[in-house]
Amino acid sequence: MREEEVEVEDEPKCFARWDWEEQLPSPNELMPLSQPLITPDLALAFDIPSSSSSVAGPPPDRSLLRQSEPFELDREDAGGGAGGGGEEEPPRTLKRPRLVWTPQLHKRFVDAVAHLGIKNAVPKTIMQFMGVDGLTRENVASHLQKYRLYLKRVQMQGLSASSSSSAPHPFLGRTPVAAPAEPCLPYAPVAMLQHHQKNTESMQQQYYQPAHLGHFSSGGPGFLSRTVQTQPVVHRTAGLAPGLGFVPAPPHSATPYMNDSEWSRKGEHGGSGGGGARRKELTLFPTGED
DNA sequence: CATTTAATAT
DNA sequence: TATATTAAAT
Repeated sequence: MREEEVEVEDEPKCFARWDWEEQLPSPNELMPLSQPLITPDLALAFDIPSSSSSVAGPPPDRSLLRQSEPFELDREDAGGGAGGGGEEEPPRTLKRPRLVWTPQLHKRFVDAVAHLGIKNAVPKTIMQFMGVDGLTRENVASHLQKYRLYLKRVQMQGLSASSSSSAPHPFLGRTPVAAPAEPCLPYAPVAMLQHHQKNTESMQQQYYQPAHLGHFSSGGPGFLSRTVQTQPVVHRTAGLAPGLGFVPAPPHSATPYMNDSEWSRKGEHGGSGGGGARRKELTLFPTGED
């Protein structure tokens, strides 16, 4: 009897539940993905490195992580996925395919961070809050690291020249802190307020690699647009974090999601032209607007 | 043990 | 490039 690792229900029952419908792509927006032939784990099973046998790892129960998950993870088949062979229960002892942080998934992440507050915005909590099946703590940790670097960079920019005139960053150059996102949390409601620079950021596009970049050695790019595969419906009453007991209370006044820019910009290069005009990765995903 | 961070690997 | 993995420090 494995109990879910989420055991924070006795805690503040005042977490917010934001509108998933906001981000969940409409059924009609989803592109016709043709991928789920076999479970990603299974595909991975054939791609395992001969040595490095880690057959003693703790089985990450990805199956019961979330039941009413409005989200379904998409993995890229790292290997050619020969196919054939037993397929049933995916061996969780093997490495899984890389997680593709689709905008929808990322939005969940950002929302989670924004709503949890700095204090609770740690990998495990975020992972639980997101309630995405298959998401691991490491997935979140890795993404969180990158996300923090992004924020840091943006903050530095805002710090550089801000003040009044050319304030490139509306939220950074100010003290927005729209409102106590956490009217609850008796003990630490100010968690976010202190570092109110940890939310309301966002970024879009530049996620999954378009075909032209295809750097997958084996097989080649054949699955570049299967990007978003979220359940078209059923978000309502999804009850994101069943274990956490987050109840409705979306004061998400602070989660504007502006098109700031990509957050994974390398350094600045070539200033000659003047400018900014960075290449915009094609926005394959149906997130044209939201 | 979990988190953070840097470095490194894929 | 994006993400994963690891090591070391906390």
